[in-house]
Amino acid sequence: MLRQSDDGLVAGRIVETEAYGGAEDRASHARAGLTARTAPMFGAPGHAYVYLVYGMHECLNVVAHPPGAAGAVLLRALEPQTGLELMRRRRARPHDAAERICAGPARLCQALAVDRRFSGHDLTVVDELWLSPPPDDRKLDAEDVAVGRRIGVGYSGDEWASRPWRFWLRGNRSVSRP
DNA sequence: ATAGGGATTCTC
DNA sequence: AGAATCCCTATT
Repeated sequence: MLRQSDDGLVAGRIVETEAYGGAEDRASHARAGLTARTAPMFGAPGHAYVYLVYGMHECLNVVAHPPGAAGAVLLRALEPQTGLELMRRRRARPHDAAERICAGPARLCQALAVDRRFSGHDLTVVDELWLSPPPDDRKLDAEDVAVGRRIGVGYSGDEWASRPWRFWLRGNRSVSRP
């Protein structure tokens, strides 16, 4: 994930994600159907869906779903790679260890200066915010990826809250909750 | 028009 | 453990 702004370039490797589905997924913002806020979740894959949560934190998703469906992948953590100083300056807690700067969906958005203006943004185009394989990209084995229940979605009931739709790199220090 | 509540983070 | 804090969504 890369972010270019007037202040400079920052980038990090995605190390933790969560999947959110369409109308059937009681934990997903798409459960209410297409609304102004969630419209990107029903749109073209590869675009961003950014929302405000708890009245103060932004979270970034990559829209991803089969044809005719809705859904997105929440980016929960990055391992910082480029622009550490700039990331730190943007964070509420500049004191954090480097590997913790983007350890959480809202922290990540702070460090990358991503807000709702990016909702609907095409992440496949190299401009202000885009996706690209990291320089040191290597194939992952299944055993490198840990799987578990999604975080913070207890309101959706056991069936949906317990779906194993959270994925993270096993042992990675930048994961929000290892 | 209004009320309930949240895909979190930070501090105590 | 508790607060911060705004806007979305559903209901009246």
